[in-house]
Amino acid sequence: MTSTRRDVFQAIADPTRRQIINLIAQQPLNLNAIADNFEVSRPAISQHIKILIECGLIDVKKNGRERYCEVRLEPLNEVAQWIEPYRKSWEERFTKMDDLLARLQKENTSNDKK
Amino acid sequence: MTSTRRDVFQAIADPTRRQIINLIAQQPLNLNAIADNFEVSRPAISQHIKILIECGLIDVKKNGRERYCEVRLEPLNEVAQWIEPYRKSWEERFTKMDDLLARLQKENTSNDKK
DNA sequence: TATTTGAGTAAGCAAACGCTTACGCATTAT
DNA sequence: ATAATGCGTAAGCGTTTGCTTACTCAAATA
Repeated sequence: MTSTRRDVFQAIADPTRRQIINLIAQQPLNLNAIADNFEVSRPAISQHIKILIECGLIDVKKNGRERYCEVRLEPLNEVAQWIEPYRKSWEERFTKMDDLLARLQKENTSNDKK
Repeated sequence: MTSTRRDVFQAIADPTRRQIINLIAQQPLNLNAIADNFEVSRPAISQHIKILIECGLIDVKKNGRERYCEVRLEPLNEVAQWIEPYRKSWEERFTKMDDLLARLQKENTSNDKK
């Protein structure tokens, strides 16, 4: 049901967008309040937020003419799942890769070329 | 010594680069062997690999005229650390065990004082 | 009612991206 | 010595990104 049209990896690639997420993870804010925290213009922030909405990282609650932006972290799960198998291997340098490899082989079936 | 000039978030934003990492995480491969797994041209893969090298995700071992690309996962730590604080909150949202998790969370944070 | 405020969006633009082909240059093979 | 191989990189090109200013409109305020 999570309709994530836009790639979340690409959404969080921009440092400003990550900061927006950091910001509203603490509390929902309306657009102008968010924009006040950055040096770029309000429309620029509006466009960033649009992207974050499109990939499901932000949910907007309308209140009169204000739009409160609330963070929705579930899409980050895709990123976490991609990193997860690798995590142990960089945390424990001399760990054997058996576990990792087993998991990767499952993932890699989606890696075939057309 | 991890010189990470290039932003790792931006490096993994490209799906082809993520696939390259998936691929050589299993075993180091030379450039042509990597390129065989993709439909884009060899130079395109070469450019992707250059980016991955620049952000420290790939290490190259020269062997004659071949360059074996080996994955280096440490830079992913930056991504994992950014996601980590959010992880619990989206996992909580999916369960009805908020209270229990909150307690477990406290126990965990008392373990690592980082 | 008239004005201010919050916010979406269009248009335009420079820079970055991702890809291609073409070339160059070692290293290996014949 | 000559040819083939592995690979890096330059040049060019269309697309995408991130930003700006300018406009619009609805909601709140005077």
